[in-house]
Amino acid sequence: MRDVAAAASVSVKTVSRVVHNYPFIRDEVRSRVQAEIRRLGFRPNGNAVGLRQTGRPAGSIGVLAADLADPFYAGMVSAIEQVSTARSFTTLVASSGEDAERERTLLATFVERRLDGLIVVSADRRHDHLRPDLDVGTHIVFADRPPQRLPVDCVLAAHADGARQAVEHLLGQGHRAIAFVGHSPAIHTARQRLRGFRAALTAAGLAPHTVRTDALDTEAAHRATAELLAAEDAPTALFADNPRLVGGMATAIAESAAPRTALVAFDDSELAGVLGVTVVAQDPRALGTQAADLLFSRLDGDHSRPRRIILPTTLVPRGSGEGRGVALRATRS
Amino acid sequence: MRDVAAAASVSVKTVSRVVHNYPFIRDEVRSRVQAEIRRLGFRPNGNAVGLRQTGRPAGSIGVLAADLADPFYAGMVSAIEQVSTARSFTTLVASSGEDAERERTLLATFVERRLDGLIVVSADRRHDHLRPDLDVGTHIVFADRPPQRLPVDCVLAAHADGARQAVEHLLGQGHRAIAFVGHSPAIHTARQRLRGFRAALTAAGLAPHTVRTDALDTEAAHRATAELLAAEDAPTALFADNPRLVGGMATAIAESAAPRTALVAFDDSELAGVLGVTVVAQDPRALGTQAADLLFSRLDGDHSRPRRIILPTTLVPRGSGEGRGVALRATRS
DNA sequence: CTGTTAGCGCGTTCAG
DNA sequence: CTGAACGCGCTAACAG
Repeated sequence: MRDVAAAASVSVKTVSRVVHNYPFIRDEVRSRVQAEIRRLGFRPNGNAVGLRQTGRPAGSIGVLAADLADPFYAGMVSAIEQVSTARSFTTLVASSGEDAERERTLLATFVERRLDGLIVVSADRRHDHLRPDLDVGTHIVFADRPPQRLPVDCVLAAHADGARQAVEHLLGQGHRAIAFVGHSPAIHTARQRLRGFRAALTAAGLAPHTVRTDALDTEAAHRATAELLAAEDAPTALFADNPRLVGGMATAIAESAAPRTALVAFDDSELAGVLGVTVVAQDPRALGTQAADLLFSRLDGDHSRPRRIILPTTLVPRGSGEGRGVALRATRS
Repeated sequence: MRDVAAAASVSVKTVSRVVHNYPFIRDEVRSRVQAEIRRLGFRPNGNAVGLRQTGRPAGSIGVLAADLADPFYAGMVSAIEQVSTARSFTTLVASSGEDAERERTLLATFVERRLDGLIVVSADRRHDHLRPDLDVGTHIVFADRPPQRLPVDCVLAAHADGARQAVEHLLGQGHRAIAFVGHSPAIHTARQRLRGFRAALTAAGLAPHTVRTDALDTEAAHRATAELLAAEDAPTALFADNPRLVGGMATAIAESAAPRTALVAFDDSELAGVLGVTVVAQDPRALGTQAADLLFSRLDGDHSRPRRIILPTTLVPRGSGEGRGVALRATRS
């Protein structure tokens, strides 16, 4: 900026005024400065601006996702970006890869860079360390997974309720031998789904046929499903804990001796649509939109008590949960 | 920091030293300062640090993706993050949503925040405006799409060559009536694929059966495919320009009177794997890794001429391109 | 081992 | 309409 000022024979302050479109500047001076700005390739230093302007928002929010490669979070982030862009805010995204330590590092970076607000999908089990940051004025909203002992807003889907919905749908079709295929419930949301699954069966006076929590990926799910269906006393219906298991489970069902075994999965996906797999869908974009709206209402000065928003899930029947088996289906209209 | 210094009765510089683990400090003083840091919830102000330490890297790179919701870019970003994390760098991601203006805004934000380097999947047709930023010392690597008139590194997949590979595979199976289904080639990579498609047919003394560039999404592709296959003179093989069309096209083929019509798609996807669709695969993670390696070599002081790395594509036969049609297949081992 | 001085690049305040 | 001086929070260089 000094250089530009010198080159245009004005003071730094005048350059600053030109950059900020301050109106009362002679056109001749303005254009001379602008020319030098272009010629020298000057860019205002965001660090210096952020340092000088304490209090005023910097115009950027941060999103910490657990896993960017997961289409669910990708959709959520995309919705957040949309809200944020509409407000002329920049959205910076980082992902922890489900690693709590990396999450803490990244959150620290966000806070240190003094972003105006954060939306967090946390892979951590504790959040006390964020308490000081709240006081510094960083607004935080938790999405998809609740905060532990931290008074902040959060937006969640009704996981337990969604699993219950799936089981009740299968019960309504007459199924009594219903198995759960998923992974070890270390993560809060997975725990909720398993809880809802069990609760719905208990309420009907039944017990789970099987609960398999060793299906970490689609191939493990394929094996688990094949084993279940090959057994003497095979289940007549399967509940897939998450959308990453659908491919393996659907294929295993199609290859088995019981290709009409019912399948309902938690969370929608392109694959489920094409294969005609019935799902209990959350709306990732709604999750993101709500979280962003909540964050911006805080940035706008809403100081009310932390809110917790629970979004309902929707059962989408496509055939696999209604006795028509798994197969290639026409695209949804 | 002033507050911490006052509370611990030391100078600010001593606090700074404690924060940075400067070794020569009395343990008693160190722990006293640390206690006050915790008590007051102090966080170093990254803006101030970045402002003072010019020259030294700030430890963060930026990634501008065209569309975060696209699994291809999600995988690429994930690979970049992995390289970056291994170097103890923070990765900040933003996405332009294929909007050139938003891309420019976001890049400006990155540059202003003085990130150490950028990896860009550009939706813009011009990049001259970045030239000044290069001089400021921001290192830029283009990924997936080449820069226009900007002397920077870039990593690309062999799009034209990949399309050629697909066509030759189909020619090898005896197909002569091969149709292209895709979208309008506004984007560089799509243009390259169409070019490779035409070139391969021309080289064999053939012309495309049809070139449809109106398939913007999976449903449009479903319609286009259905129309093609219902015609008197239907093609015997289809080339899908991108992985988002696979669901619609596979379903249309399965529903048609010619369910064994061959299908080869550009880019791999989970869906293609499960449906047994033959693809010409690029490796998004390799793209990210190479781009990140290139960027970090620049940060390490490599001043050689800009490089252009072209990554080869791989033909993955799964049945749909080899006369076995489209159907549910076992998961890949 | 610790404190003092100066200044990173910019915006704010107050004078011209 | 424009400029000079000051300070944001922190660290490099130099003293003690």
